[in-house]
Amino acid sequence: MPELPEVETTRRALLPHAAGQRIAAVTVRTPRLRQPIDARLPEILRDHTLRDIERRAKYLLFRFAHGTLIVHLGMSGSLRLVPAAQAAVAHEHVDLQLASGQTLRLRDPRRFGLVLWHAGALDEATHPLFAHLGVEPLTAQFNAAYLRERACGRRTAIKPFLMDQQNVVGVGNIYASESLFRARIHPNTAAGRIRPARLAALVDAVQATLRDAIAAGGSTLRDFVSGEGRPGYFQQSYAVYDRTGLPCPRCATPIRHTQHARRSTYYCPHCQR
DNA sequence: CAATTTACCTGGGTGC
DNA sequence: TGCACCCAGGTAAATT
Repeated sequence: MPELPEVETTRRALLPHAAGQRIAAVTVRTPRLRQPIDARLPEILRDHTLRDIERRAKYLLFRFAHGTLIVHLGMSGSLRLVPAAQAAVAHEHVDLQLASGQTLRLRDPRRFGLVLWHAGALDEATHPLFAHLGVEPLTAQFNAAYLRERACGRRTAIKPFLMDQQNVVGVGNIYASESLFRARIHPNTAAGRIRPARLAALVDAVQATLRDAIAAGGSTLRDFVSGEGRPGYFQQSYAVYDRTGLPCPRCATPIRHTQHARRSTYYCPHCQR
């Protein structure tokens, strides 16, 4: 599920309940995710205090004095706070039991997620997971000049280009389609052939799309700590994503579906050129 | 090199 | 009902 807005919403939802908490116990029911979870994780974390939760790209960074727990939600992962007594159900692979009596619980049916302990200081410039990542989209580093430089000479369609985490992080399959709709750019357009003014519009569109999605997630933060129901980000609606044949919200032309690198792409053939 | 495909995993939906 | 297939919001490895 999680692209940048969902990961950021998760971070903000968990932070006030989890930061400053001592880890009372760790349970790993399924160590086999994208990489095997370190069997020593319970001993590594027990009685240590979670100091902060940060985000880089789609990774959550759980900061401890003696290292960082790197968590990625993959395609189907979610993190919730549940009462410690609540029994785990299928696909709930990891628990961090907090001193408060709440448990931070990872659910991930497809198991493309990642839970990786990194002892000591985490140097993002050299760590293999982070070293090649592009800029954060909601910072000043993501601007028209940067995008122009990255796109220069590239014949890749702009849609997979936007999803390439080496260019800009956090934009996945849904928000790539949504951002291009907002910028009125056809998803097939070769990245290197888009005029500077339109790349500038794309920067604005990506930022507005992600900001709106974070705001929408923020309105349902309660769902992350209720122990019941679904995380808030399931409730969002989209302009073009998964709307094949439905009217474009701007011009009512039927939305079309295509593919890039085997991933679904949605666009308005009238608004997006 | 850049660009595209494959593999990792499970569940839900569809069509026969 | 059962089964084969396709699809799903990510990433890294393999291949062209």
